[in-house]
Amino acid sequence: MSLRHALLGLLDVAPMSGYTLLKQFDRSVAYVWQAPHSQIYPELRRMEADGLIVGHAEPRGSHATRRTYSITIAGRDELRRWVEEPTAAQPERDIAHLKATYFEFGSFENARNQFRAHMLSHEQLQRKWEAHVESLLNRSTVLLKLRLSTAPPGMHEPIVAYKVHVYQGLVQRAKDEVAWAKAGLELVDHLEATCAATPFTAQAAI
Amino acid sequence: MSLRHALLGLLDVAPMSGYTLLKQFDRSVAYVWQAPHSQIYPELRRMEADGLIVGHAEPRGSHATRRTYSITIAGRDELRRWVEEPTAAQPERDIAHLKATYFEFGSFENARNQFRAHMLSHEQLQRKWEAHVESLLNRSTVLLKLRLSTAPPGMHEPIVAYKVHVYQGLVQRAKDEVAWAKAGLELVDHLEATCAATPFTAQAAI
DNA sequence: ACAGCCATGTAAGTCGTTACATGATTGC
DNA sequence: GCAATCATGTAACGACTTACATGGCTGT
Repeated sequence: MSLRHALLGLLDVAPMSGYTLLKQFDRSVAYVWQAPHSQIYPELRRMEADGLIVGHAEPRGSHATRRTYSITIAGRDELRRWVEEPTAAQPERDIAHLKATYFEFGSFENARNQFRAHMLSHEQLQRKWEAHVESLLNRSTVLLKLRLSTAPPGMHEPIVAYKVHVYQGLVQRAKDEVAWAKAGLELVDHLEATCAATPFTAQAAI
Repeated sequence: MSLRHALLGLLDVAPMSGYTLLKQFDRSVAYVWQAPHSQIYPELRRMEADGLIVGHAEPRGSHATRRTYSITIAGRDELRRWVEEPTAAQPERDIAHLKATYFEFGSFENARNQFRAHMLSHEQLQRKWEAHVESLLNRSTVLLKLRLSTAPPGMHEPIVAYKVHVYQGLVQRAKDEVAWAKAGLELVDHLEATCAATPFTAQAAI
């Protein structure tokens, strides 16, 4: 249940409405844990039911309401408990690598397209994460400013440093993926040059 | 629906019973796409219903049966279609990095433990993947031998090379994770040395 | 008036996890 | 006889995706 803790982390910075939370989420934690609004709104309701947050509704227009949530003591305890809990290893589940395992079923051109797309999307991720590292180092994001404004000065360095470390790690990871895809492109060139270019069509099937 | 295609890839090598499939799965594709038997058995039934594989039941003992599945032409077509289909980017969802983002909520000792555990588990993954690269290069796995024995010789190099490339990529990734965790440990040492060691306890909560 | 963003939800369906359940065969 | 491994499932629940649905506010 990581979405819950991602949200608790945000609400620990400041009380927020669902929508504001959503927007802040998209420009921070979503970089490591994505979730659509259709998952977030119901989760907030469940968290309120579990006493981790409290929401109070203000009228918005004639029919609609806006709910603003604040974290509770129980919520802070839960966040802390989760941070201190041992983290289970994530099950490996990687479509790009799975598919690459089976590239012999497609053409060389397909393998090239797949590697190229992989390269492009990870170059984009790299840029996004690099920009985030920058804004963390500048302490220029809304959320970080708010967080630092209420945290004891002695905690400022850790608060920033852990996040920077995370996003630098992701930048490195993206670079690797780009390098992997590039090496893949070279591999395809090599294979195409050395192999009889007959596409793989298999034997007897029912 | 990647599980389906992972299974099709195995059944393309040779017809197999559910259990054999399970075992071969665990020592090959599961390295990039994990799934428990409780997911695999029903999926095989669905694939049969969709005409991608055919199963025939043989009696086993007095009550039980063993079902052996073979891939169909439609199954091969579907596998090929999937390989040639553009691959959507995976949503980012990484508990270890999410949690590290919030390490300021725990103690320095906790951060150290988390980084250490991360390091150990990725060192293990690295060794597992390195061993797999070795056995692919030696062409010594059961599945690969079978595959090569029925594939045209001109395809042998691509079949092996794509898989080797995938697992080498994963080895590199694991090395990065280890390096990230090590840098994390150094960061914690640095933070502990430079910061007043007051654990972060936050302000007003309801 | 219309576009664009603010704002909050529901519903159906798929995918994945964890636990439960059962029986067969092989070798010691 | 017992343990290990072979072998195949079901059930309940939780997480996630995709699509549908509705209405408010602000500026042009």
